Amino acid sequence: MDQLRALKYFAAVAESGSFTKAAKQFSVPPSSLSRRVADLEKSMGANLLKRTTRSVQLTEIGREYFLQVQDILHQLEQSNESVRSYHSSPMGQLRVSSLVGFGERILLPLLEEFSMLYPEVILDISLSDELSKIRSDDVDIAIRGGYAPNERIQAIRLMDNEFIPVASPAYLAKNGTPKHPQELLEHKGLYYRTPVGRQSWFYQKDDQWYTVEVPEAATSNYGKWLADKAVNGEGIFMAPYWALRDYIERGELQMLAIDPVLRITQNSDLAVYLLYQKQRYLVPKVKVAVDFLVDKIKGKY
Amino acid sequence: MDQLRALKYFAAVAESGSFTKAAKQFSVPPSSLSRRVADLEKSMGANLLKRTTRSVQLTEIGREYFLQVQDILHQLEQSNESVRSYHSSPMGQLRVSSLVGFGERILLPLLEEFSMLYPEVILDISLSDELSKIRSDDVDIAIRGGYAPNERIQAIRLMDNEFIPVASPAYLAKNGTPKHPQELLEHKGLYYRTPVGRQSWFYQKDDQWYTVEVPEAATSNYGKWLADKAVNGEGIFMAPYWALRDYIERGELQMLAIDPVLRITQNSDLAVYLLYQKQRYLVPKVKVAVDFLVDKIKGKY
DNA sequence: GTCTTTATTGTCAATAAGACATTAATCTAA
DNA sequence: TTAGATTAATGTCTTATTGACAATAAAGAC
Repeated sequence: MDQLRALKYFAAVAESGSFTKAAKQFSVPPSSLSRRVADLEKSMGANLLKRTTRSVQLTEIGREYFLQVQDILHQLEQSNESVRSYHSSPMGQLRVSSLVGFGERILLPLLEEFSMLYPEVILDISLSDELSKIRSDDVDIAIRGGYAPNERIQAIRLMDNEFIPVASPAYLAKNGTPKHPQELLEHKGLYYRTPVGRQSWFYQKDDQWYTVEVPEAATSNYGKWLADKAVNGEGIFMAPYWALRDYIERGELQMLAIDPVLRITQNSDLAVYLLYQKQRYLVPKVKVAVDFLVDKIKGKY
Repeated sequence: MDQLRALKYFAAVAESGSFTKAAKQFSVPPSSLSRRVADLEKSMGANLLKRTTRSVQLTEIGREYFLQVQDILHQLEQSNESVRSYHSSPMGQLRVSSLVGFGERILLPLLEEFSMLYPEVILDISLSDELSKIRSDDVDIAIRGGYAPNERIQAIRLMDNEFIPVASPAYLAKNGTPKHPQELLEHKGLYYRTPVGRQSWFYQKDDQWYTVEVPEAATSNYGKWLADKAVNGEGIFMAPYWALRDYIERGELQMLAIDPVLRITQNSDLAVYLLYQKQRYLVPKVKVAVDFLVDKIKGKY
């Protein structure tokens, strides 16, 4: 018995809920699927599908098996693609997902350059701050502010992601320069909104975390707008250094030396990570993109 | 082409480094393997093996593919076993790995009971404090003092694993009852040795961790011996509550109220976990054992 | 340099999968 | 309620793939 074929048939039937529909995907008669799936069930000694002549449903064990088989087929498909594309030059669609701010300021300009180098790689970029995990059919490369530890995912630390407080010189001249978190209560805050809500500001003292409820001047998930407001003297803004560097160098914003240090999370190790599936590193388009991005970003910010 | 068969052949050749040896495993002539592997390479458009008439070696891409294929075949085999054994009653070999102390005091007595209930399950127990990760061919159930987060592993928290300091009443009468970690410097310590070295004692004050260098009376990786020494009045001993409960109830040892609290790690959430591979929970022998152990242990200590 | 081991290739038989027609069951609609 | 349509299963024949066995070629050992 060609077990792999049987598994593909089974998975297709389970997915579509119909032998006829599944058969069309393979351009074979439904009877072929019927036989192969029956063979499979016989060799397993368990019914995977509940069939009536009109419909097909998974049994309990069938559902469990289907989930596992689906995953296995996926992995195999990816491994095969790696090998098949091994000798070819970088080409095809490359799906990249990135944090919005990072994408705007750093990634997209770099990818222009990348496209010149590898014109046959078609880029498909999605910017989002959502914590979408990179799954098989999701993206090839993801840039995130953290990483889920998973043995199949490779995470490369690209740069620090420490948030620093800034304000415009004019704002500080008018309202004074705060040196302690408590003084911030007299100021205005420009808040960043993440997918999980407004980002609070914290500081730590004597092993105890405190929230600083700075009166809100504005809240947005669009960093540039907040930065512009900060430049405009509308309040104090907290963002990663890499997002603020240009403003600071131009003198439009200046960093505040607040002690104890202000943070936006109680987790200390904030960083930007580049993530990819280990097994896809041998696919040329993935390899050149990972190498390119790491080379251009790591240690440069 | 029966790709799965080809993959199994390829994996066997890669593993044994020989078509002839691999062929024996399948009881088919070497020519069969040669053809299937050649088919595979052709369909992939890449050479997986470097062959001479005398030896076989993996190519770079072949090695990568082999590692992935090996893993995939392993997963598939496990899924199949789950389905195959779905309808059967619990039977066969069950490999259990446990922390030594926990195994001696809690697990083994319970497993006696388990064996009465399920006589057809053959137990294979290994006691070790090593952090051996549960891998596919390793064990069915593992009991550890922590868990590696991994999506394929299910971890059930069985009980607290807080270490508490104890000593015998006679010892305390003679040497005094310490109330602060610093006082311990005048006492004797019975140290537990883990696979990564002697376990140190810590305490925390003002967000700062301090090590307490209690003069060493003895060190061992065998908890019972240390407990006996403690009963014998030879020093202060730190061990998990569940390991000391009997001694304490018999009045042979008593708990020390030391403030700040003594710990054996700077990580606060110490617990004993039962680990198993999610996909193996449907195998009856695994399911009944997990359910049995969780039922008998969780919340009882 | 000969012998042995090992991978490959050729040919034929056995086996398994697919094509196609037919049957049985169930849902839909008149 | 009944006729029609859809869908899964089965029987039979054809085609393709795999394995068996013998022969060949190449590389290392003595």
